[in-house]
Amino acid sequence: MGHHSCCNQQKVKRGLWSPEEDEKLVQYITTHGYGCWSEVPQKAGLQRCGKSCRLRWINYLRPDIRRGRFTPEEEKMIINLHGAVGNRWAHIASHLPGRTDNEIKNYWNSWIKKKIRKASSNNTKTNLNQDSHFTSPQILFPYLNLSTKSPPQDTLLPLKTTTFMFDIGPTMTAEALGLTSNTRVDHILHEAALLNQETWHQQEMVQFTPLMENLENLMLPMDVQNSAISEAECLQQRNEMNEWIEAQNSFSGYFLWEQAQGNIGGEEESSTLLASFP
DNA sequence: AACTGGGGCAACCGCGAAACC
DNA sequence: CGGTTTCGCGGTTGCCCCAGT
Repeated sequence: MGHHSCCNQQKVKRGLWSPEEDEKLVQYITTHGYGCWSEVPQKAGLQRCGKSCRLRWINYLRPDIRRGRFTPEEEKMIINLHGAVGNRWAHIASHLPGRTDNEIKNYWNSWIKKKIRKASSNNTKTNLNQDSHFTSPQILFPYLNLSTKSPPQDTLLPLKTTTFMFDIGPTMTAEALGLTSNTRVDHILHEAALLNQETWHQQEMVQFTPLMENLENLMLPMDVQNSAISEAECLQQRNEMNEWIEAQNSFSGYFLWEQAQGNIGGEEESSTLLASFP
């Protein structure tokens, strides 16, 4: 049989959950927990597939879920993280306690739609700097051009931070990095993503730059060992990777900004733009 | 009152990864 | 190991509501 067959039994119910079903699931999970989702429906007395139960619990019933509109801070966090990592909803959600990937994904999709609609309805192209969500292309342009090697003047999220976030995982403590604070790295990154760009640059020198340097030093021997190359080669590769990521990030941010302004819209334009991008 | 089109959102589907045996 | 099952993610669908007609 096909191995994705959890939902093809006759009796399995689908669609929206009734309050009674919710009650059964909550009752079961709170007393027994969930070991194996595929066993949950039977044990809880539900005509659902395990996958559906899991989804319902994760996205709606679990006790630590957070409801209601996104706060401005959360919104900013989402925008910044999305600018840095793209559609990695689960990752973005992991930085927003109580929010689910689904919720963030839905929010983002309707948010984009709204932005684009709004932009195409007023084609005046005035008040370009009104929208603080996006970095202006005037600032991003020189940085878009890979021939300029100068550090970014303005970013949505410090790019090296983003890179390392995935390399080391969130559980490493700042203490392990030689910082006195006991804060976890992901908390520091959380703070970093909330800062506006001006504040970031103020903070950067005192707090984040040392952190990043420590991370680099910490990662280097591991990288060298893992890939069996020289330290110089490793540094070279790392620089290239950072450069590529910076370019990617600024491009997507720029593209989004242009799109929101209504300057570009259709698929043709985007593919043309992409093609012209090194 | 009936229709309809769009928005918001919950849920589904397929796939790749991870876990299990 | 290899085969099978389960999990988790991200794209997508489809349902419900509501405003406009």
